[in-house]
Amino acid sequence: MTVAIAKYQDIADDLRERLTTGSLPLDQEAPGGQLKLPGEKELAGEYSASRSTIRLALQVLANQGLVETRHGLGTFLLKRRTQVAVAMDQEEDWHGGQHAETALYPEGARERGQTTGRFQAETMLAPQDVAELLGIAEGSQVILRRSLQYLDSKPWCLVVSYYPMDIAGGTDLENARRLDASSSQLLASLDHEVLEYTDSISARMPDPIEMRFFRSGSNIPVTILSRTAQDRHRPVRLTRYIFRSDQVRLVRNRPARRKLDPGAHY
Amino acid sequence: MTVAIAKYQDIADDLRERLTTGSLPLDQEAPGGQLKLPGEKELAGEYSASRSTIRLALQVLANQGLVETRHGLGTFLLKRRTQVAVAMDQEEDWHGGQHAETALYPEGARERGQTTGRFQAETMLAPQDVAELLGIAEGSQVILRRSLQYLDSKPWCLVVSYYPMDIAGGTDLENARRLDASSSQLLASLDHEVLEYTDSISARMPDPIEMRFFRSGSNIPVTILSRTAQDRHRPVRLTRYIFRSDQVRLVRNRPARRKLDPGAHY
DNA sequence: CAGTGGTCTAGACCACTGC
DNA sequence: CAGTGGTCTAGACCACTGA
Repeated sequence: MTVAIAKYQDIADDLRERLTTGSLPLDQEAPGGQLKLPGEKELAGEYSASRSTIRLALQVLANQGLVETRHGLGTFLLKRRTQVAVAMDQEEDWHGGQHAETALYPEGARERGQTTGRFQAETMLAPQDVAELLGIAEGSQVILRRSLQYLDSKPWCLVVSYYPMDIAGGTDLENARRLDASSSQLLASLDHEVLEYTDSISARMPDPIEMRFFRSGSNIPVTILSRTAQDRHRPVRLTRYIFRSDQVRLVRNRPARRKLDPGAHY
Repeated sequence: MTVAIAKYQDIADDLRERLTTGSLPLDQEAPGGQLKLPGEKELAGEYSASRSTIRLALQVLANQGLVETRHGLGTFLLKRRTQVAVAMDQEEDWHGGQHAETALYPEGARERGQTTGRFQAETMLAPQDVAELLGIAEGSQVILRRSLQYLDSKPWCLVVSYYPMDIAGGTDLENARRLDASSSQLLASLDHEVLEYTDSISARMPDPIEMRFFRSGSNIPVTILSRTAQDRHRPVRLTRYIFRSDQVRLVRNRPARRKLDPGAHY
């Protein structure tokens, strides 16, 4: 073992080494032939440590996304996931009328996209961040529409849209079912044609709802694309696309601004 | 206490409640008047639990970014940080010649930006993701330049640039010091004028180096903007901007693509 | 059912911090 | 130095899983 400070750290380092070099006896269990580590009791014996210490070591590896423990089954080596590229510049509504909720899918996957029937629509008071992006007062009423989107029957994206009440109140946007037209078409018919978008990208740890939807551990962040749509006067819609950070990267092209002038100051 | 399953969860819920409503006796200690929770021993008595159980509860709150424990001092309530907007569309080089490393700063803060003297330049073999974005073979030699950027003397951004060896080998890019000109100017002088960028945004948990630089806990992700610069033929540079996700959000504007045609299929 | 991880305890000692 | 959190132990019992 190495020169770290705490015993559980030493054990974690040793296990990581043995896992990545493959020199740890791993059982093949479970479907998908996932690799199972020795039990905690067994490791405790092997390292002359208490089970608590072993658990601390395994917790370190789990926080690094290297292993995963499942109650009643054991601890399993995780395989690296590869991220999928999602273009930020695709039109937010597509298949106008057929698929009417905003969506972002990886290239070539649009046709496989399956939005479940679970739509929600409710009225709420705008929290601080939503109010700021919509340019309204904190605590104003907004209509919230939520949809859970799956791709190949696996959780893909959580979409949450906010509309100022004075724009969306009394319209189809208040109903918890699919829209007949795209939301941008609907806004246009309300004399709020969308002319410009502002995108804001951030990331954070998932909340319990997101963890349940994505079936992800607490060690995987979510990436959030917040898209504010504006008509000629003001923001009319805020849509948040929430992805698993280990599954998605957001991509976009653009030309370089201009020929570089060696002496220029910007 | 509530209806959760585990005692430590109940305690965590209760503490969260009391912390957010302010009904927990908090000491004001430390500079900055940070609020200190009762000690673990004290909480153990109060909840009739062992200290281990209290520690589990506090771990839950720490993972949620609500509190922070400091060895030898105590557990402290964290105040919410607000994110700063960083425009994605600013030119990557600025103050041509004066500040020659690529940088992204929040609006109005460019002049406060202070890149420390710590530059690194080294040669390495391209890992899989870098090779892919640069369009070269995995394991090819690349030159890596790294800089640590501070804003108001606080850690702001880690910048890592990769150059294919056949382009940058033997040039100033190989030296671990500031460039005389901007890297894009230098590339242009090598007949690799940058004509287009591709941005790719992702997030993940920080590695130990990043945690140390940002002085962040293991519960705060990093947001990574990977920018590939291309000349007329091929990628010539990959720059990664690494930020604390709780400090930064990446922002950009764009016009809506076109007037919406109600019957259109895209 | 047997085997696994999840929770919990009581107590010990170490390492860090500020005075 | 006293007080705090950090590590570690030995053992107990619970809860989940698959056969």
